[in-house]
Amino acid sequence: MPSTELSKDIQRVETSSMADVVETKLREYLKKKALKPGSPLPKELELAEALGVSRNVVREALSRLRMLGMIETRKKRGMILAEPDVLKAFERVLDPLILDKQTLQDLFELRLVLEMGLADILYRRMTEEDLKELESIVDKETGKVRTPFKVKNEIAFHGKLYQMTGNTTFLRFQSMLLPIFEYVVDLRKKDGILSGKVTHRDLLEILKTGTPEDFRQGMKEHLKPHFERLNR
Amino acid sequence: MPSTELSKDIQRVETSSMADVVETKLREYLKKKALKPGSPLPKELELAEALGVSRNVVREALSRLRMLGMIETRKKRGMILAEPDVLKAFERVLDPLILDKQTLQDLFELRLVLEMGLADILYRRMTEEDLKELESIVDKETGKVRTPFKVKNEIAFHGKLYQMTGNTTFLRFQSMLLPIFEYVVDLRKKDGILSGKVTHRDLLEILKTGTPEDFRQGMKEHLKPHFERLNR
DNA sequence: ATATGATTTTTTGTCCTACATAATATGAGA
DNA sequence: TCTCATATTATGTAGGACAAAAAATCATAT
Repeated sequence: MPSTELSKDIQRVETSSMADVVETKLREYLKKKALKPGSPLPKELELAEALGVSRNVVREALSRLRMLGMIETRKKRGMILAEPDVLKAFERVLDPLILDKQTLQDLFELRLVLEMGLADILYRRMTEEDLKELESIVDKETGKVRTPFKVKNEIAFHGKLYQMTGNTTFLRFQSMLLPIFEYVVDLRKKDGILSGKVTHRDLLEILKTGTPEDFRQGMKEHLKPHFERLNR
Repeated sequence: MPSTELSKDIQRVETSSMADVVETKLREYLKKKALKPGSPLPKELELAEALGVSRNVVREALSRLRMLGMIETRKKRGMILAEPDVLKAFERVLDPLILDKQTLQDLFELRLVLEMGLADILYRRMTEEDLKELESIVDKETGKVRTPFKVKNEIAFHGKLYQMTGNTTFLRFQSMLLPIFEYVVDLRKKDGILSGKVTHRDLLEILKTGTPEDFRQGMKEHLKPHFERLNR
């Protein structure tokens, strides 16, 4: 049996480092203690002593948690539990240049799915002001030549939709996906595949007078070129 | 003005540590070099020297990237660029006990939106086998008493739907959201708010003979109790 | 000569010590 | 009691040391 096959059959011995172990232990500790944001944490030396490892290892683990926004440190005051932030970690990895093609495609599809699913929450939460703002966005883009396609308009319009859901996690998530959106759309620009027959203005009209059902249909038509590009 | 208000108005001076700086520099380095997964990275000492910091700092930064799955290290062979993984970082933060209520609610809504948006991709990609499997899942749950509500069935059914999209990022993302789903659903169990008039079997029937539009309607009805609980 | 085993080299993992720095606590003086 | 100076304390950074593991090299035996 060639070694390449062997390496698939036999799992590599998982030798997690002390930092890995300490990281999970710290996470468990935070969970178990059920500390509130702002609560002080034991100092590095105490942790190191309690865990039986060097301060170095503790610091590596803490550094990770700090990156995830789980803890904050102030000199002297020691560390405190921070307001958790789900998306902070996401930010660091979401880079079109780093991700492989398949993942990019997956995320693009994720976005399509989100747009298709927005309708109900949108109708439930949108306000008059929202519609006015959306109108001004649409106004800005009309009159302009359709080619070259203005990515900015797309971002403004669709971004506003997310904002109208009143779901901030949502909005941030979407804005983080933007580079990917731009990336994929940019690739398709050459093919002239951009936007379906239903325009932003049409969608706005639907929001004003139509139903969630209408909106979904409209959005599907709007995104049609993208859907048609999906494989299988 | 009380100090609590002041601290909101005046931004804290951002004093990023060396580890922070090195982390971003390393990330930039990886991007600029456009290395392929498996490519070897410079050794720690070289990096430290090149960056003009101690090996300690470099290690803290590397530890972060390792946690995100961006790099792997083998003893002696040095470090190599790993296959990127968008969701690895997410896993670490997604814990109902750590997240605040609003974020939990936001994520729950995210899931509702996803389910509503699944239809088109689902119809495009589902196979005969998928439907059979879905059928067996539905078979298992019928005949059982509806209360106590079986969360397992929910997970099996909806999880299968995600899997049927053929989008692995999707599937993983959903399975990571599960604890949150369970958490929120568990909270609602007491109120008897669980599932609408459209059952899993109904949804399966729609998948077999209906249109994406039908499926969306059905799913909306199925999720109706949850939608009704949304505020505003 | 090839295969096996021993030795060396190299790089990461871990520990330790030391000191700078900043924020707080303490104390002195008016 | 208030203000200023000083001491204390915890984190941030540096640098040295060594263990361990993996690879490379060399030595030996059949």
